[in-house]
Amino acid sequence: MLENIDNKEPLFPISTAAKLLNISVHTLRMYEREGLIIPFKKESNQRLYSKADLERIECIRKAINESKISINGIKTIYSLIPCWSVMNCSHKDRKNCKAYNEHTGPCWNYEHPKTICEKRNCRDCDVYQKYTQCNEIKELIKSISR
Amino acid sequence: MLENIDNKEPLFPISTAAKLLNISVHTLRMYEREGLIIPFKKESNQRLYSKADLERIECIRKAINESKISINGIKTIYSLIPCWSVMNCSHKDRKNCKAYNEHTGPCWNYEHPKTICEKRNCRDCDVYQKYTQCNEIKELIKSISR
DNA sequence: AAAAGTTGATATTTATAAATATCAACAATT
DNA sequence: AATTGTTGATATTTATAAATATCAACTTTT
Repeated sequence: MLENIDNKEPLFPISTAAKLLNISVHTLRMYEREGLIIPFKKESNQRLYSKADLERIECIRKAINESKISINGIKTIYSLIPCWSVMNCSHKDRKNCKAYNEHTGPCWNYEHPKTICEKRNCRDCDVYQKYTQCNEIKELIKSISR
Repeated sequence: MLENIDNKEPLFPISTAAKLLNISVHTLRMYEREGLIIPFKKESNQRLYSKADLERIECIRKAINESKISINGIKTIYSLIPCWSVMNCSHKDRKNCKAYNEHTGPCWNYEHPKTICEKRNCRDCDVYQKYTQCNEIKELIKSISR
């Protein structure tokens, strides 16, 4: 039933997502406020979560509850993702980009004026979608290093 | 007085270090147990801290108390330091190296049999000495990326 | 040789991050 | 039109990480 649905389709309202994950609605909103997740939003501003979102959240929960990494720790780890390399953005973009130049949170928590990311939706970006776990981030760093 | 002493010379016993940092002796030993710091040890097993050690510890304290990154978070961040690039170790070394292949703690917390690091003292290594802060680590990742 | 400091190990305290609850205003569903 | 669910904001609870304390055995200092 849940097997053959599109991973990326935003289907579940917040209460369903909370039930499936066995956490409270408030916790989901907190993760969002901290910038760990970016749920889809309807025109009415209501959230919808995809299967991929749920998997992402499970992964974040493991980091917090099993690996004992604080939310600020996770944000800092995300800030180390070499997004510039994933997007292959220009030297000029990098100069303008807070994500490139700071290290307090993930790139998707910054505004991106005057960069290749300006009009893109971070929810649909590889940087957000593909590097949720620490091993994925480390493999990325390996792959871009000489 | 403290200005013109060698940064790297291990001079201060643990009680002096604790006083200078305004923390308890126990906390210093805890940071060591967690693998965040590697103090110098005398033949009698007693610890000595250098000025550089004190600066490193201050930096770790800021991460914990101001940036609210948990100790496990810091360990995970350190595990992302591309040590293989700093040491320029061989393909074979990398295959044998837990530091390269895992991501729970800094490279200096692993054994290094059959690698270039085998007989080196991690306390004296660039990886340990030069990449204490998050911005330093991010700059390193930038510098090795294409 | 006595005093002061260190060792590791275990137990306890405290500070606070993470999670939950409550609320009135608004949206969606039947 | 009534019920159910959502929104953000603020306040509260709880779980636990970080820090401290205690201990006997061992070193160093004077």
